Parts: sequence; structure tokens; C-alpha cells
Amino acid sequence: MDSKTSQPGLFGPLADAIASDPDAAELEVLDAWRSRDVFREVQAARKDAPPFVFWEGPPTANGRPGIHHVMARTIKDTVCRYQTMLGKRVDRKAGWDTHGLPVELEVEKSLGISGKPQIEEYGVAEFNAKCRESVWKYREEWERISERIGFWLDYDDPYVTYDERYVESVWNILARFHRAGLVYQGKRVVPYCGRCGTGLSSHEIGQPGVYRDLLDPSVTVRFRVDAEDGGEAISLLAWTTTPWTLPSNVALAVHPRVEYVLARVALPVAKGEEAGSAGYERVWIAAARAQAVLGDFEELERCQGVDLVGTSYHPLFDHPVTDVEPGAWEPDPALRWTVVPADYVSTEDGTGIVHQAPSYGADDWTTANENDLPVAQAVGAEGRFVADFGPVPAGTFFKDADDALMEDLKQRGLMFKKARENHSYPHCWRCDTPLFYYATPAWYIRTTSYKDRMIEYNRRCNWVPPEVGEKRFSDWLENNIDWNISRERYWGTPLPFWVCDRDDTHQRALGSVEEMRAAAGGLPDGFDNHKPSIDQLRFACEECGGTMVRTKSVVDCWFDSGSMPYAQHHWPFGDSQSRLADQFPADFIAEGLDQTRGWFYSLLAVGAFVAEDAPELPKGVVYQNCVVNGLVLDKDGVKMSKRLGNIVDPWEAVKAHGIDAVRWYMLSSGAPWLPKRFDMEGVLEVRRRFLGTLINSYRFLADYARIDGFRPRDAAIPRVAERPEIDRWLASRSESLVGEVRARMSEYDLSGACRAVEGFVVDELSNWYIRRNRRRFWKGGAGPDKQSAYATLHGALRTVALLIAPAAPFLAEMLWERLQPGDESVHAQFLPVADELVRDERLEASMRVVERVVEMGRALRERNNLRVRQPLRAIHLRASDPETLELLRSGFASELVLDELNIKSWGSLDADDGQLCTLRAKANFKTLGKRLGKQMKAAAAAIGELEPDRIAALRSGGSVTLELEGETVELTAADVDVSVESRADFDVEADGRMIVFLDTELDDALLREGLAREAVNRLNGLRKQAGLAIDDRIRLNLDARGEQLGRALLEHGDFIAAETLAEAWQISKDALPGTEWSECELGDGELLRVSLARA
RNA sequence: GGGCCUGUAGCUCAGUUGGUUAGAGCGUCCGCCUGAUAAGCGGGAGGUCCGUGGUUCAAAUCCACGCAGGCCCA
Repeated sequence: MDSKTSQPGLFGPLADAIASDPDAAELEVLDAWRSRDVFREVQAARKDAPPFVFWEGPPTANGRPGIHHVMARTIKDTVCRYQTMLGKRVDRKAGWDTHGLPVELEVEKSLGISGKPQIEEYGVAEFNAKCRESVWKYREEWERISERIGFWLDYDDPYVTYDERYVESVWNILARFHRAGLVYQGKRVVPYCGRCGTGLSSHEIGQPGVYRDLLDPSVTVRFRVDAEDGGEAISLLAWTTTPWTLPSNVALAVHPRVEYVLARVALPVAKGEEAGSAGYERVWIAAARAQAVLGDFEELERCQGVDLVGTSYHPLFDHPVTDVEPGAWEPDPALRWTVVPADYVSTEDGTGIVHQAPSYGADDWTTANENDLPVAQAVGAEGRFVADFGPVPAGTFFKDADDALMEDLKQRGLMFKKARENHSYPHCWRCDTPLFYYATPAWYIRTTSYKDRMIEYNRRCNWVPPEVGEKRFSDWLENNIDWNISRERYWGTPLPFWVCDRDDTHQRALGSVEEMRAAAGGLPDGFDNHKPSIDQLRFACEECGGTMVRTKSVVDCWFDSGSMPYAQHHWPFGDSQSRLADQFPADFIAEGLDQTRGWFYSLLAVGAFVAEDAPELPKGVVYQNCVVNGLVLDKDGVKMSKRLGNIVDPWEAVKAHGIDAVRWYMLSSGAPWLPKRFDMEGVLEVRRRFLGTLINSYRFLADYARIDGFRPRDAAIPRVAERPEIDRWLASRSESLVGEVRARMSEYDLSGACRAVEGFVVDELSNWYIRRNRRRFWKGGAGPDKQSAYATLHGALRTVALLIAPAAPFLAEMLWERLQPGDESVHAQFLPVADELVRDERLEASMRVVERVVEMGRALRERNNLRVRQPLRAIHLRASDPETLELLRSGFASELVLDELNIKSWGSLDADDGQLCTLRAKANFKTLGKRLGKQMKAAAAAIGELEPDRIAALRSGGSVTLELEGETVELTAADVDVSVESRADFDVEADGRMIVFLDTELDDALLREGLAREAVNRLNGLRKQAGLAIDDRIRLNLDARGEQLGRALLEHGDFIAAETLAEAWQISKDALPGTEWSECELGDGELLRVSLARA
């Protein structure tokens, strides 16, 4: 073991860098972990322990890790470390999501090609080989950042979704779905990316940034109807925001039970011309929309939508458009260009008459299905016009056709109204191309058939926070639609479905390589579980002798990650059964809120089926606890995304403040599920306020413990019960803290746990205990009191090191190896259980009172301009409740108050005697409100008026009867809060329970003592200035100018010497040889001359 | 357009089953302290608890309707 990684030893100094450069200090810990392989060590220590099952949601390896990944990983790691410390075995298998369109796009970019035809040309085998490589582009960076942020994951044996065995497991699951009759082939109108040549799943549509505002056309168009009366022209008015679909129009839809009117309106005229001067026309429109769309009009006729059904109209264009086979129905050509009924038609916008282009809208498709409409398709799968169409040449991108079409309609007088409006329009989540809705063939899993089971599974999951699961996710499940699992792409798990070329109802699903080999009578050379080699597998149809051909598609990569619980163990193959049994279901998963429809759903959709389908698996739940973190936003509140390039580099944050500060900040600043603006200032604050204080607390202990050679296991150390109250108090608070942290963590309230620890360390351990007890550590010699102080502080810091270990693993380790050297890593320790024998509620309560009194005393000093170094003669206190009084009367509490406030004695510490205080009663609304209800107000007023003697009676256990609106109400002590109010004419502090006042009169003796303390203060300042170490001894010559000071030095010289570690001192007019006089102004004309030298 | 979340001091956030003086940290101003402290302490200023109604003896808290922001879905 080299020196760098050797243990620093008991109370070893912390790296100097820890405060100025925590990154460097943490790297030393990392080195030690690495060289001792502490992760394995810890895992090995829990080898035979009961499991706590954690699943890692696989990141895509072909993107850089951002600070938002640190958020999720901090939660995961903290919970896993915590569970390990509870004694559980937590396997932490890493995983990589390696399939899918993002990977393909990355490779397309690097090859300088674009689109499916070019990929085919390049060669699918070569293309996929590139994909396989590309996935690992950032792998090293992910592993580096994971290691650096202390996210312990087993990267030696990760699951990889493209791996042969992983793919085979996914096949097996797909085949199970197929065997269960839950897989079907359909055609559905889906959001489609012409550029990528694929439909997008609802998950993909759910990606951030998909819906963006676009300025779209908003046009109202005249569909001509023959005017049989020979009068003014008649049109049906239809509104659309997608003019490019008009060439594919096959029908118009009206709501059958909505009222429509035939309106007479003036034809448009040039400016200045009189309305109607160009003549009139007649238009059909929903009655509810007429005013808004037409303005002035004359109503000629009125009817129900159903009466319009069947009306024929003239197509907008003469150019031919090819029909396509809808598949699901037999189109009736007679219905082309007629009005059909549809319930989805609304009158909230538009005209109440909706143009139908079945290929390009989900509603249109359904309407077409219900009415047996033909399906015209002017725009093909690439999002381009398939043939010349009047003003639009073949190959025009759909979005680019709008203007030409609108102009054409305008020229021919068919445009009624033209405008542009902002619309939220979907874009491809990766390539940014505007999507269009398009009817495509696809494979589906009938998730709707086990929707209820998914809901039931979900109900048993503990969501943090609850509403994500109980509302957001369960609402989504209620509206579940079948899962489109197919993607017409190349780099993905090939669907293991073979379809007969003669009859597509003849299908086979092959759930393993073995089955494929058997079916095809062997595997092609270089078979690799991916396209294109798997597409070569063909075999005879068992039913009709046709050829079974694999469906072209690959599976939605969300299905890959949803299969992770099984596929990571290559289930059900080999010896995976036992591993799955051990690791299913999950106790805990955690990801960002954006995974609700992503991984959280795919895990559930796959799991709720597989768990029931496989007899060996436990049923009822897929994951037991799911912690959801909010998005990490940039400092302007915008979500970080690769596309926007506003990702905060985690390295930057780590270098600046160390990862412990970042982790603690992530966990403690606000609830993790709320969106969080990542703010470096906040990290700095954590570092200064919490980590800095903790580090300094350790340094304080270690500096003195080293000097004194304190040994935590020394048999001479007094047991806790025998230590002074202040020690027992800190010990008690430590135990209470352990209880609180355990309670919070068991509810996955990570921020609550962090806040509890933080408060303890900063306020209680450091700013109260250490400050109060400093001199017990300074003082010379040894003895039980000093031993007690060391042991108490050591014990408290030891507890803190254990409690912060899950969240701040590096600092915890540094502290641990110095507080408890020789033991293994802090992360292999067991978390303590709160020791009820050490807890002392009364002591804790009495300290709370002390703090309150001290606070009031300080306020009084402040107001009276009495610095704390000036001793005062006495403090007086009146308390209204006996318990407070009793707590203060313990010697411990009363002495503490005196010492903290630098006061010589208690002048009085009493229940109020009525001389100084007025008793005031206030109703206890909580108890009385329930009892009295409406009379509460009157009662409160009456109680407020109670005379002091009746209040006194109440307080001493009696009862009081009130007359309220004719009824008598009996009050006991519990029904009122008694407070005291000063009626003194001198300065007091009061908080309702007690009144504090000080004897502020100073006599000469007190003044001289104050001067002595001022002298100590200045001398210690000089020591520091002279660069002396804290334990350097000195010699002193003192010379006083001023009468009081001269006497003060005589009276308190030994005290001054002791406080300044002076071995020898004298009052002298001569400076020590080789030194100069220093002059100190002590106020009121008192001047001290000091000559100081190292002894 | 629908669902969910959030709205509390200049900033970041706590705030128990509804209970009468709404808190903390940071920042700011004044003062103090400082031989563990890139610290600390005391005091001051700073609040329409997003708004409006309602329920209730009592609302930051519960309900309804709005407004603003975010997320998700159309």
C-alpha cells in the first residue's frame, strides 16, 4: 500500500485542500477507493444479506452526461448506500440503452448521409456496425463521471440492450405476448416523421421540445354545392390549418345534432365599396359559429347537421389523386365528396364543418372507417407530394405546399378567409422536422386488454411524491391505448415475428435463437441477432406452404428498457431463473419526472404481463418504491437539453465545489420532485455553511485530541450516564437525530433527512456544544471531564459521519477513517439505531429553554450597550409556567445561562409574583374550538379579560367558570395559555412565557473584571498577530495606564495569564528583552501596554 | 382545450390532522464577537401567504372560480 492511499490514522489532519479545493481532497478518497476496490469490499461484506432490489434505468451512452443526470444519480446512490448501511445487499448492475433512432441519427450525421434510402444504399449491415460502435462514444465519460460523483455502479458486468443475450430475452418476451394473443398488426394514423421515415410513439411525442409554436395558415374554404334554385352560389364552409391536406379531401363532416344555418352574406368588395355591391352568396355554417365567422349575415334556413348528411359537393381541385387501400374497411366510392356525420366535430372554433383527409388525421381516419370512405393520399410517407398536383410539383415537402395551394384556391374564388395563427405543432424529437399525421401499418401490443391490471399494480407502488402515481400516472393508464411497438428502422431489436407471404394471418413468433435455428433449419453465417442477417431467415408456412418472412420492423426501444428486469439476467435462459427470483420485483427505482410515460410505463406495461404470464414470478407489483425527481433547469429556469445546448457540465460544478457539496445541494434544497434551478451559489452555500462547519468541527476535535493523545477506546472514559449534562445533552440529541434520519429515510424523504443533519451539525454540535465547551478542550492536564468532552464530541461526529455517508460519501469517508481508523469503509458500516437509554427528553427540553433565555439576555445586553465581556451582577426571570421554571432550576440550566451571558448570579428565578408581571390568559383555540364551536369568539374575548387572580387559580390547578350567552362553561388549565406581560418600567425581554431582566448596575469590581477580559481578548489577538501556535506558551510583561486597569491586573493577573497561556507574567515598566511594547486601548481611557515573548 | 404540480420576505425554500405573533438560510442595514470557523451572535428593515368568492367559531392550510409559471397530454 503506497503512502498516498494509506490511512491517515486516528485524528489525522484533513487535507489542507478540503476547504479551498474540495475536489482535490475528494480525489484522494477516490484513489483510495480505487486502489482498495472499496466498492467490491462493501458488496462482498453484504454477500449473504437479504436483497434490496435496485434497478438502474439505462442511460443512452451516445450523449454526454449532464448535471441533470447527477440529480437522479444522487438520489439513486444515496438510497442504495443507505440500504447497504441498513444491512441489505444492494446489487447495482449498470445498464446501457443502446438501440433506437437517436443512435441512427448520430451515425447518419457522422457518415454524412440522411434518410432511409441513403442508409439502404450505404448498406444496413455496415450501418448497424457503425451504430454498435457509436453507442460507446461517450461510455468512458459516463463511467468517469459516475465514478467521480460517487455513484457506485457495477460497470464490469452491465446489461447492454444490443447484446445477443439481451436481445434474445426481449424476443422471448415478445413471443410470450404474441402467444398470449396480445400482438396484432394494424394500421393507425400516427405522428410521422417524413425525414426519419417512421411513426413516433406516444413516448417520443412526449419528449420535451416536441410541441412548439408555429405560425400556421388558418383558412376557411368554400366547398361548392349545386344551387338547384339557380340563385346565388351556395358553399359549405370548412376550416383547416393544414391546406396541404386539401388535395386529399374525400368528405366533409358535420355534427349530426348541431344546428346549421344557410346564411346570406355579401361577397367581398374592394375598400370603399358598399357591402353587397359585388353581390351576395349563400354559405352553410354551424349556427353557433356564424356570427364569429361571417359578421353580418341574413339567416335563410336552419337545420340539424344530420339533415346535411349526404349532400354532395364539388371537389376543390380537378387534379387526380391516387387512393390507397385502408385495409380495415371496403371504401364506397359513391360517398366521395359528400357530407358525413361525426361526433367529434365541435363548434368551439372553425365553422362546424370539418374537411376530411383520412390519411392525415386520427379523427378523420376513424370517421372514414365508420362511413366507409375512400382514402386519398396526395402526400406519401416521406412527407412529400407523390405526384404533380396542379401548382404543386411532385416531391414538394408537405409544409412547403401550403402557399401555392392557398394562392390557387384564392385565384379560383374558393378561399373564403385566410389568416395565420400560432399553433402548438409537433416536431420530430431528434431531427426537428415538423411531423404530420399519417396512416401507417404497425404492430401493436393490446395493452388495453390488461389495463386494469396495470392500474392495480400501480396502486401498490409507493410513489414519491404520491401524486405522480396516484394522479398523473394513473390518469394516463386509465386512458391507455394499445402500444405501437414497431419502428420501421434498422438499429433495434428485430421483431421476432414471421408472416406468411400468402396469408398474413399465418404468423409465428420465435422466442429464442434455438427456435429460429429449428424453424429455419440452421442459421445464416455471421448471424448476429440484428438486421439485416435475421431478415435472411425464411421458412415454409406450416399452414399453407407459403414462405414465412420476418416483418421488417424493429421494436420500440422503450420496449428494450421495459424488458430490462428480465433481459439483464438473460431470462428465461440458462441459470437466470434464480437471479431473477432474487432481483424481482424492484424495491426501488428513481428517475426524472419525464420518465413517467417512458421507462416507468414500459416497465409496468411489460411487467404487468410477464409477471402474470410466468408462473415462477411474484405477482402484484413491478417496482415497489418509485422516487421521481423534478427537472433540473438552468439558472434561467429552462430545461436543460442537448438540443438547446444549455447543459451545465457536471465537471465544472464538481471542480468548483466538490461532489459532496453538489450532492448535498441537490438533496437538501427543496423537495427533489420540484423543478430545480441549478445554482452554483447554492452549492457554495452548502459548502460553506454545512460542510465547512462540519470540517471545522472535526478539525477542532482532532487538533486537541492529537495534542492530548485522546483514545476513543480508552477504558477510563466515563460512561455517557456519568458525564456532565451538556455532554449528555449532545449525546441525547445525536440519538434523536439518528431516529429522525431513519424515520425520514424510510419515507424516502431525503431532503428532510439532510435538513435534520444540517441543523444538528451547524446549530447544536458546532455553534452550541463546541463553542460552549471550548475551554474543556483547552485546559491543561487530563481527567474525566476532559475525557468526557472528547468522547462526547467524538461520538457525535462519529454519528454524523455515519448519517451523512449516503448523501456525502466522500467527506463521510474522510471523517470516518480519522475517527474510527482500522475499520473498513464507512459505507460498509451499519447505521446506528437510536439508543433510547441515552436519549433524555427532559435535558433536551431544558436546553431549549436555556437557548431562549440566552437569546433574551443577549437582546437586553445589546439594547443596553453592554458587551458580553463585561460581567453583570445578576439576572432575574419570571416564568408563567411551572415547567419552564423547573427546567431552569436544574443547576445545569441555570449555570449555563449565567456562563453564556457572563452574569455572576441569579437575582431571582421565580414564578411571577404579580409585582412585575401581569398575567394574561389566551384561549387555547385547539381544545376549546372543538368544544365550543360558535361560542369560541365570545369565549376568547372573555378569557382575554380574566382577572389575574382567576388566572392564577387556573394555573395552580383550579377551574374557572365562564358565563357565555347564558351558558356556563368550565375551563381548566389546559384550556388557556397563560402568558406574562411586563409591567415594569425598566428594560425587560418577554416572550409570553417568561420575562427576563438584568441587573445592569456596574460596580468597580465588575468593571475591573470586564477590563481583565478585555485584556485577555487583546492579548490573544497579539498572540495571533505574532504567529504563535495555539499551544505555544508565552511570557508577559504588562503595564497599565489607568487606575482601574492597574488594580484589575493585580486582581486578575493569574486569570489573564491562564487565558493567554502565559507561564510567567509581571507588571513592569520595562519590556521583555528583545520585544517592543504593544499598546491596547481598552475603553474609558484605560490603556494597556503589553510585551509578549515566546516562553 | 384537458390532467397534474407550483405560487409564502429581495433570492432559495420550510410551514404538522385548519387553531390566532407565518418561519429559516442567503442578501441588506446597525451593532457585537472571534485562537476550530471563507465562520458566529444580537437587533432592524423587509409579507395582500397569487387574486376573488365560499365553508368554518377559526383558513397560508379545505372548497370553487380565476391569474401566472412549469410538466404531461391533446
